[in-house]
Amino acid sequence: MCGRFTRTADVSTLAAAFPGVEFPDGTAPRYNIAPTQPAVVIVEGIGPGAVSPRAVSMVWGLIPHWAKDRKIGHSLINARAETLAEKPSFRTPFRDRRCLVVADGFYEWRKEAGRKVPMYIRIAGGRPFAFAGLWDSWRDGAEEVRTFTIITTASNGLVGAIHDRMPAIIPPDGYAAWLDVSGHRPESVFGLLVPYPSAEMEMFGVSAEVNDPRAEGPGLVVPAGPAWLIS
DNA sequence: CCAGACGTTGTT
DNA sequence: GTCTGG
DNA sequence: CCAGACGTTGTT
DNA sequence: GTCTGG
Repeated sequence: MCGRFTRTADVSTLAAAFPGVEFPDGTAPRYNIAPTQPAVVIVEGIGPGAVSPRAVSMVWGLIPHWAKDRKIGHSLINARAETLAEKPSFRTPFRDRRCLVVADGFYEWRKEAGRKVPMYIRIAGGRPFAFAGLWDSWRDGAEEVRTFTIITTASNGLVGAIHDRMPAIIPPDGYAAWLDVSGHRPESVFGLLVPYPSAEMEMFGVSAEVNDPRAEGPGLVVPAGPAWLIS
């Protein structure tokens, strides 16, 4: 699955990785994005006078627009690709509210003799990439809360060494199709929700500091354990 | 018709 | 054990 | 995902 | 909002 990730690239690096997308200035690097926290996502056509596509901030943990309270968001940090089309919480977002979640790595915890060791997984070289995401808007009185979830799929060979699920990563040539919801035909993008190739990724152990959701900073992604090279 | 649920992961 | 907060 | 809390009454 | 269960 995916319960913690990073987005460390600065605005100019992001602009190069996502041509045509404008990123707000002062987007500080994040080394430990946890559920309930805001993150940068790319959507098309939100808000008055929207230039599409655009980067906006949303809170991780999808709260469906019909939810009575925000608690459900805690459970909806991930959505299984296999069942998206049927689940009431995800069906409509999959059709009408898809997004790209901007990231450059994610953490998975490897179980080792009762212990949990955090591993950091990224695209080799560290370029920014995008998780497949869904979003919704929830109203808390006068306040509009935009939230998102990260879609998961089967693991590839690399991540599969520690866990059977991984976030779905959309390759750059799929960005436009994923964001284009104008056809309201999600079947046409379902094929993008496949395991990203192991050969293009790398994974290594990091400090257990990252266990604490309050931890932050570049030290979190320094290799501190075995590099895993499995494909 | 109304009431109530609506989700994922991991572990046992 | 289970829920909330980050 | 992990960390941390998990409760009531009354008084200041 | 939309679906399932009663």
